[in-house]
Amino acid sequence: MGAKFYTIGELARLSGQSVRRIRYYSDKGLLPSDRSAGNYRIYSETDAARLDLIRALREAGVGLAAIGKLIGRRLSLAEVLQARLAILETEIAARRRMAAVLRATLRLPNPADADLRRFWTMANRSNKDMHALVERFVERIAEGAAMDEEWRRRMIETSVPDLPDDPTPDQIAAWTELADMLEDEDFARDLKTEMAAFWTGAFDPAAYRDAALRTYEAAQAAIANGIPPQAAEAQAIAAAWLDDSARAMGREPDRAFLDWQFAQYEKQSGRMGRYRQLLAILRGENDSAEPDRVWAWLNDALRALPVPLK
DNA sequence: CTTCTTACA
DNA sequence: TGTAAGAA
Repeated sequence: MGAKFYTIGELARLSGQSVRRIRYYSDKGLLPSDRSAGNYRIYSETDAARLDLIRALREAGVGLAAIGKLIGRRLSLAEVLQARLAILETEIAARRRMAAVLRATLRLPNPADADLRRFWTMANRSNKDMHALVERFVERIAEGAAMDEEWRRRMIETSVPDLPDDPTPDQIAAWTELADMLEDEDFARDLKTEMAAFWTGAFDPAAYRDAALRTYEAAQAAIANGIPPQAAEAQAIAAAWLDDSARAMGREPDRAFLDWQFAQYEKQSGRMGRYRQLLAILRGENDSAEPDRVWAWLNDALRALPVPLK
């Protein structure tokens, strides 16, 4: 009794879709098409509901083929939606990246086509490519040095940047600058000399890492407590670092070693410091200057050590 | 007046 | 997908 039936025109009016389209769906088997005596297609209320479902799926971007499979129960709704969602999210990420590229370009004082090209190229360089870039870089600077595998692996791990799916313009710029640094011959050469100085036969990586970690934490705590680098407590931390690092490198904690430390610090706070900063930007760390502050404090404490040393 | 099919843009 | 044309 309550069963209501519609001609194609009626269904078109109440669904707000064209007669043509409904006919097309019927012919494709997406909608049942019972015929009346006069060969008119007739539709039920459940057919109207199905038509609404099809519209919703279509507007979600699901293709007619997938809808067909869903209706033929060869796919579940969850499967269809999951597949569509995966594609959608990929597209969204791609668009976000592109928007970030445009913003990064527009952020420049006077953007040129070369800038856009450059940002675009870099943003499209996959994380895998970047990983390869870092590996080649580490290979190059480790060449000749007796660096152990564990250390090398860790070095690569901590040096590989990761471009987020939804990067800010700053992150695009950081990503681009990092790639440049990795391809910079001078930078590589400097680091290589530095590595060679470290990796002598006497170097004990585990002890060095240990000392560095301990010192970093001690310095960080001291800074938090407002202790100045000249204070006795700071001097103790600095002296301990000098002893421990010298021992880990098979050297004496003398004046020469101290000077070498200063030189090391100058280099570290240069391009290496910039590298760390860029990595921090990519990780979205707001406090990217923290490590720099800690090492600067330690360097000041070292400078305040009584001269001459023993 | 409506729908059907087929063909075309 | 829209539109046209001739038939039912």
